[in-house]
Amino acid sequence: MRKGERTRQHVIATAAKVLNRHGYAGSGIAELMEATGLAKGGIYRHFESKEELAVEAFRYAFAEVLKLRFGHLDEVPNAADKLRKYVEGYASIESPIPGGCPILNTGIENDDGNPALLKCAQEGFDTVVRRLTKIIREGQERREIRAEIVPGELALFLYSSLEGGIFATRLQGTRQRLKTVAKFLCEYLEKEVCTMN
Amino acid sequence: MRKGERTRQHVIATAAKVLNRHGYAGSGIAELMEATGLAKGGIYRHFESKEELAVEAFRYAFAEVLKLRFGHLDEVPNAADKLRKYVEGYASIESPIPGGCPILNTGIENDDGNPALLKCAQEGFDTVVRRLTKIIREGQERREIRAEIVPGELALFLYSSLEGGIFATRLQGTRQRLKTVAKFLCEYLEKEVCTMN
DNA sequence: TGGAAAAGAGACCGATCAGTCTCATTGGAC
DNA sequence: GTCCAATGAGACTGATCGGTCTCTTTTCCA
Repeated sequence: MRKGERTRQHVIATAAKVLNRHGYAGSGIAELMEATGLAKGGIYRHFESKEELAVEAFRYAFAEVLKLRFGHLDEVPNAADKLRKYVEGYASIESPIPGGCPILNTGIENDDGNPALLKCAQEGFDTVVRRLTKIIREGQERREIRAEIVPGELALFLYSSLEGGIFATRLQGTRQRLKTVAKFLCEYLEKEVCTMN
Repeated sequence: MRKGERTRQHVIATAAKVLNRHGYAGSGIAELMEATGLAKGGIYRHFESKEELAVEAFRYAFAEVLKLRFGHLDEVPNAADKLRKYVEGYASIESPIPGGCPILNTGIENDDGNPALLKCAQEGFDTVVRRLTKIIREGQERREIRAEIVPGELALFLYSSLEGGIFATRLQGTRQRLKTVAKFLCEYLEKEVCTMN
């Protein structure tokens, strides 16, 4: 790999952390320079603009989070267990990108602002919901999840609630609130979703 | 009321709308000048800094939201109905402050930034949870809500999920997602929370 | 190892940032 | 209506913003 490409990846990974904590408007190029150890020219050689860098950084952060939250689910055979494990993952496994969920952060900051970043957040949200929807639908086909449930709706409910829990827990500073939300969701899944009772 | 005080209130109310849509870092003094129709000197006569104005604007927005979300619940006698009505309010009644929930917006933007605004968001969140907790506890005392429920936990779950729903619906641009989340929460309340079945 | 291409440093740019200060206008009690 | 305090307009400040450009240093293939 060329040196330039290595640098580019380094900048993206570093910027992802900075931007996820301080936001797009809240992070200046100066801060990115210090975090990456590069001078201005070193950064702008690889990116046309701050916006382009932010988009790349979001994509990186999103891919990391997706890997973390869905990567370990393939080995779980039962769909209801998959959902439970997914939910519990939020309560027990910390994200490698500090500062809360990149989708939430980017979406909130840009829902009336930068269209490119808003689109990133929208697509990220939809991707997560779509993945969960697929798990639920497949679970219904295998009779592991109740037939009367609308997959897309349950997926939306679970993910929205988790995002809210992430926010609540970030405001508090401990992970307790997210654990509580996850507990409620897991109980809900057991009682109302899976067919095992 | 003195003219100055009238102007001050006008600036606060206007800034609340601007700041809730574009954020603290994203809103410049110039934008606040245009929105209020005042020049720089006219604004800074009434506020020491942008931060002080932002704090006042948040307090105003928070009070408005609190009035909207809790104001109509006093007349509802049953606690479970109160909760249901509270949840349904999010799905059906639009906030007078556009741009999503001020607590969510302010909390997300400042959870690694401005401490004064972070504190505002934290206190706002806690206030809402406390109000819901009180409703639930009183409901338990009147045997309207199941005894095994921990009031503070259910309150946190409901409010977190609604915040997540607000976010989801803002990303989409329609209110559909928030309605779906509210539907799930109402069904949950009926099946698992109230004692009427 | 020579040399061209790639990479990066940092001075520099105009625009915009939050905030200050002076001075003209307005409000409102008498 | 007078007069002074309250109010607000807007020029001005230094700092910082995102972004450009030039020139030096480094990389890496032949």
